[in-house]
Amino acid sequence: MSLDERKAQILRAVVAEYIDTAQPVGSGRVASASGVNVSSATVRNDMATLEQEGYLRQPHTSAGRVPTEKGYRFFVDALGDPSPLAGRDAQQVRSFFSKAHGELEEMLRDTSRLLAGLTDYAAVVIGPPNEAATIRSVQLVALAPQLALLVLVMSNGVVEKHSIELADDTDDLRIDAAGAVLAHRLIGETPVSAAQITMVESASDPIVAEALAALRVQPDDKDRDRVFIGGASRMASSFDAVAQVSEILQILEQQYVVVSLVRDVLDRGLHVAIGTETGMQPLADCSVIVAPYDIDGEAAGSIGVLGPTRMNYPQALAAVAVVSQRLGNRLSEG
Amino acid sequence: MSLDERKAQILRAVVAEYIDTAQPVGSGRVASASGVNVSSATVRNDMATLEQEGYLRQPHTSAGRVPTEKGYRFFVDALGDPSPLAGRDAQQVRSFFSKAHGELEEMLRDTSRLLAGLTDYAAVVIGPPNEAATIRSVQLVALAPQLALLVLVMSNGVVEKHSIELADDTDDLRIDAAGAVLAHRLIGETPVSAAQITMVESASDPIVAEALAALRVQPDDKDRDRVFIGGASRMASSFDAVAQVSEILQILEQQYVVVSLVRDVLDRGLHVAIGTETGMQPLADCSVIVAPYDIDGEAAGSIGVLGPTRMNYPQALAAVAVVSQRLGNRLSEG
DNA sequence: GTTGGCACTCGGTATCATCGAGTGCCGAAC
DNA sequence: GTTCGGCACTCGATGATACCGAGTGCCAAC
Repeated sequence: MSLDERKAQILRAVVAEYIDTAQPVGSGRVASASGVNVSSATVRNDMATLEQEGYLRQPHTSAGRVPTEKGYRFFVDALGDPSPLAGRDAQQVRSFFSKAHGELEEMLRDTSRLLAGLTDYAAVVIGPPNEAATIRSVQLVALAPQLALLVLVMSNGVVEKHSIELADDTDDLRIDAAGAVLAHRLIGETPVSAAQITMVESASDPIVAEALAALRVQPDDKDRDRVFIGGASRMASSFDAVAQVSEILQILEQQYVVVSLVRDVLDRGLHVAIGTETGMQPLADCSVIVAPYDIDGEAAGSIGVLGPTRMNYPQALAAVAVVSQRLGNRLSEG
Repeated sequence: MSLDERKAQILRAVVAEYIDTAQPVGSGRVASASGVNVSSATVRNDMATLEQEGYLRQPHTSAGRVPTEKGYRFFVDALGDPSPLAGRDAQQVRSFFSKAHGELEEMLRDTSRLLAGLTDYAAVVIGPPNEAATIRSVQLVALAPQLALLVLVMSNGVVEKHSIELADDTDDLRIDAAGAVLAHRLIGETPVSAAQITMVESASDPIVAEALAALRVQPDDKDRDRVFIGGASRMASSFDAVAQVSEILQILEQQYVVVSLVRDVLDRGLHVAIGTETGMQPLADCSVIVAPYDIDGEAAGSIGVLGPTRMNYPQALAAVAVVSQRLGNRLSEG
């Protein structure tokens, strides 16, 4: 059952007010808010209905109302297209992307800071997966008598490193030879196909064998390197229980949790996950806004923010939208 | 003026008790604590003296005493050599370093997690500086029509990346040629000396020129890549004001602050900085324990923990000591 | 359907008394 | 002169009580 227009308006007003003040909002406030031109008694009646239908909740009798998840959901769904960012913020985004330069990782890290600064919530930026990229360069570098480093440069600019342990008596020539073999066979492959390659040389050359083994590490471990979290401190101020802050920080620290969270949210076609919609108990009072970004027309990675359920959705949605779009553009240029 | 033995014992007891309970400790508690065999009245007299001399403080009349910074300082100085870790923790460290493998960055990151897990405070691990290392490998990889990546592998295992923008019409041969020139001139240099190199080729080859320019970025920026912070969430639970937690997190996020903090502390020959000794106002209620670690006998980097002033110093000191030593060993092996 | 009016609820705040851990100090004992 | 028991005192914490007021639900009137 959908809400009649006035009820919808009242609901929106309650959510907006609560987001602003973090205080339960009563019928009086709503009545005096612009847009609703009915008496507080009427508002009360409608609010009672809205509560029965699960959009609002009373912390206790004779207090104002607070939105439920369903209430936030309605509010968010009714927002429509994100409005443009405030002038100052838009300016900040522009100047960031015009100045942005340098290397991929650095850029993603800075982007997470930008987004955190714009929204005042924690921001997550997930880099492009390596799966689609191809290997552009393979280098085997001797570091110490028993240690070499396998350095792969991917076409998307990601550099992958793997330590290779050597037998005691390995000389540089053998290392160079192994490097050449690896380069010859790996360049142009994707990480996935590379992981499946077997080489006849493996049997005779332990260096090659170990290098190939290193390429078969679980992709989970790789995900960690692609996650950049910024502004975790900012969302601390949105909560009042230290224990809760600690729990949320823990989730952010376990980056793979964040990665799977973001993936889940996108899989379900969601851009906003509210409270328990995130699927994580400690995030019951949090919301997540996610957007993918495209590089050269292909979905590449995603960015998102994590804030309290009573986050400023319009502003945060706008910020995520514009940053994801700009980031994609910036990375597409080449 | 130094303290007579009994006063010292009482002071130690107060600090230990306060660290344990986070509650002001009264004369009764101290008197009944093992080690001090005098009545509470005597303890009271001594505590009054200790307060006059600045080791203790009363939150308010008729409450127990709380250590001042000077009190903590005495406690820490009196600790002497760190006692060995508890069995379980020692076991954890051993198994970590026996399993530890893989690539430098990953290892440092994991070490910061280990240390955070051992102490339940935030842990910082700072990687070896590049200054001392020499360049082992130079690779220029074309990524896109107008973009190449300069990849340097340092002798300490660090991989440095710099984006290089290319003119529109650059073909692969010219990139390879520039790469060869760079490799020839840079391999064996330190980053410092490399930054000073000028080449005659720069005039004729814009690629070489830009690559050299990229090597001259401020070292501050490089520091960021070498800092690994683990367990920031853990120290949240040591405080009760969300605002304070937020401030401390902010400091941790600004990694360069942490780097300079650690450097300062080490410069002053300190291993423990208590409260305002850290030199940072928001850390007035925090203490920092730092230790350097050596690779092949040379001071390489440092590790540390950041916790509340009433942190468990004996345990944290022990953890920092053993981890720094083990980490150095592990990285020395080659 | 909307509105003003009204009795009611109940969390928040202030006031006040009580409690008790802890103090400082004094005078006696060793 | 150092230690210790005793004692009056302080003051935060705790709990009871009252009060206020924002907010509610309901009803009768428009």
